[in-house]
Amino acid sequence: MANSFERIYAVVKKIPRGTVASYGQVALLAGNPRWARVVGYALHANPDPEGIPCYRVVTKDGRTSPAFAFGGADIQRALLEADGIEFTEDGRVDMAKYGWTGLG
DNA sequence: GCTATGACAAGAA
DNA sequence: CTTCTTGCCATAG
Repeated sequence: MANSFERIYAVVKKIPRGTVASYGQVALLAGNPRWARVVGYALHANPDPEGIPCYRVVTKDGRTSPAFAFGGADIQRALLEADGIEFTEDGRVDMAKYGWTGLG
């Protein structure tokens, strides 16, 4: 059983609608702040795309991943906007407003 | 068990 | 700002 993945998935699934979390954030909430890469790997596997909103996970800059292959890089933005998240002219998300602290 | 790879993050030039 | 380098951990072959 993939303990790491299970934990990461659990965290990603807990991300509330209208908020986004960075890989490092998810990794930290998952239990290890060094899982940033593992988080990406876990999301890449994405065994349950319906329960795991991987599109709510962005880089530390609040930008979408450059290799987001969840149907298209533009898809992620559309999904986030659908959650009520705004994008800056730089194509980034305001982590100060939409950044999930994990507290709730 | 080791090597290679990666949807990251932080630092340096 | 772009590009390169290092650090970290787990998965796949």
